[in-house]
Amino acid sequence: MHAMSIKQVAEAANLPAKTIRYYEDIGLITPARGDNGYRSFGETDLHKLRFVARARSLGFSVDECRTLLAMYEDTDRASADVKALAETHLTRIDEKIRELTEMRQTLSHLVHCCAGDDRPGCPILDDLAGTGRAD
Amino acid sequence: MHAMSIKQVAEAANLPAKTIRYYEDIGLITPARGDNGYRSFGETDLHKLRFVARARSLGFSVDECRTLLAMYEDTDRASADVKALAETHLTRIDEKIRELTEMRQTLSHLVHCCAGDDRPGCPILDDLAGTGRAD
DNA sequence: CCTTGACCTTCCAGTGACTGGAACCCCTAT
DNA sequence: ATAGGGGTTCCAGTCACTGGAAGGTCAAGG
Repeated sequence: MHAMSIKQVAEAANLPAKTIRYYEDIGLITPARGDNGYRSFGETDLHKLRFVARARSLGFSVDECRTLLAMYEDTDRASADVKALAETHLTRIDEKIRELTEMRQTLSHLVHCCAGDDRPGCPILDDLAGTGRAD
Repeated sequence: MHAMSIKQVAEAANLPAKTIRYYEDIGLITPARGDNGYRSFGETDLHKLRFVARARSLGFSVDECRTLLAMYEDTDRASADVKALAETHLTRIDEKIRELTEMRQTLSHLVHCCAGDDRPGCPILDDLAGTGRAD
């Protein structure tokens, strides 16, 4: 009941099989092998994969996932360490949002200024070329 | 006055020299060469590089920059084409912002819930492990 | 028994947009 | 002659996969 093929665990963890093989390659998980050389995943493997999938979906890098997994396994570590990692990541996210919002601002202004008809004059290109008026 | 070395044009366009060589590699620009084999950049090259740098800073892919440059060069194209490209990109940016904001939301909630002291219990890890309460 | 098809395996190459480094050439000034 | 500060090429690495080729394994059907 708890020995899964890669396809089964992929479905259960909602990750592509390719990605799971990759995670083994880089040492995130170490599934057992059957007599035929096939990978055989247990509950612990599935648990880890789900953990990583969730952390990845929150934007943590694979390396940070490794650290988070290690922290999860080490029941003695201080919650402050986890919090610090998460806060660093939060700062990074904020920075990205800031950058994107700035891009969005500029670009949406330009799009607004562009007639979008069949004539050639285009304030978007003018801005990129540095010949645009601030308007 | 208008034949620049790679270092000079790099400074003028505010791009690393390495990046400029890369842009030549992929055919974005084709600077002339001097007798010694050194690249020799003219005003047009500088102009293009600045154009690309600006477009990149707005988040367009290098391939889109290629298209934008071609559109800029083609004085007959309709501004609607440019606008369409920009609008597609704008949608992409919005989508990214949405994703990041969602991550931010979840993560900041978790960080808030975490004591961040020297004790081991940590709602962040609990959430990743799927054992966390919704709280 | 043989084949078909769905699985599984490994390994290699490519993605995007650079970035770092090695090994080597060129030119000027001391 | 040598030191330095340019320049050149090419190769490898980043990140997190993803696609594909070549081939092994297994259960079911004819």
